[in-house]
Amino acid sequence: MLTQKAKYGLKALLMLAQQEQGEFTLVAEIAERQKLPRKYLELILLELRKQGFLHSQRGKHGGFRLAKPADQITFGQIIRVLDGPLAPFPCASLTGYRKCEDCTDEQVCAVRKQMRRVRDAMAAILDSTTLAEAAAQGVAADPAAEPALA
Amino acid sequence: MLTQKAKYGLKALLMLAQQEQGEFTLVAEIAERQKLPRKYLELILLELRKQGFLHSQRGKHGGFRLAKPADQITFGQIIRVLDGPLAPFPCASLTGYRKCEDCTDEQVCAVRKQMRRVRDAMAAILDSTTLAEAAAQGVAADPAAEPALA
DNA sequence: CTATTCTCTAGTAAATCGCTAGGGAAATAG
DNA sequence: CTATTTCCCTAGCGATTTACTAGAGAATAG
Repeated sequence: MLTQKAKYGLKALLMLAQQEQGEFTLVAEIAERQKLPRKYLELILLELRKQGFLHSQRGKHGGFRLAKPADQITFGQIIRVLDGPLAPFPCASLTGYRKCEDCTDEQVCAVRKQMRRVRDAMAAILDSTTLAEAAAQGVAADPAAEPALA
Repeated sequence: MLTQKAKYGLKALLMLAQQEQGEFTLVAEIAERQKLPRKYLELILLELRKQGFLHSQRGKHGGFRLAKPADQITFGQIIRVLDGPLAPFPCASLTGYRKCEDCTDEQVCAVRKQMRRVRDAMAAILDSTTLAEAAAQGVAADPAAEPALA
């Protein structure tokens, strides 16, 4: 399960991906339009800026904008920055590998093997989905195409 | 990220899947062989029993065994019991759906759309992988086939 | 200089995780 | 019947993480 943090970050970036190239958007405006807690969002955007996804400017006419084209930022990158590795377990992670305390033979561990498969499937989607694509799809969606869940 | 609980549960069940049909195994033995904390494992097995995955017997010659054939128990079922829904966000879940507080239009939410794809990919793997398969693969694995991660 | 807006550090309440403790109840052995 | 084994069940608890809020500081525009 991802955290609110990652969700907020993704939502904010998607919104910025739909702005005019080079235009700055205020944190306050993002927070309001997306209904996100303003101060918390600030922290998140700061983090994304430090990781090179956002460019910011202070003072009047300041705000945030993407630091690179929306088709060069993937969901996977963002989630890893905000929530850490994608893999269900550390022992199945490429980017955040850590051995299990209790594992006697990792090469044979059936749990790890399956979790690697899951990780790979997640990564295949998340590392290939860019902000640009997602923004386009999200907006162009036909409401009737997807029935409500239960 | 899954919890230790789910990992412990999966490991224990996989071990039981490799026992003779109908034979009982002690919690203490599972804990020792898999290097898991005994008391915590008890809780987990209890939960799995209540959900119909395990059968147990008390007293001498007691212990736990699978309540159904190993090819009828999937990773997905187990993880849902121990850790809850698979989906990255509640709004993308089939089994544990909950609306996002901040979502204005769910039908258009690009984040949700992508998370549904991720959920579906995870479910496709986890709901089709049985204990029987995983146990067979885990044991038959060729150590040289999978290089160490970093 | 002043208003604006991001920047940064702290703090914090609540929830969750990953256990441990300990006694109770059922089954079996003798 | 008694003792032993083993699961059953409830409680609790320390550490960590989550999801924020507060508030002062620094840059920028006008």
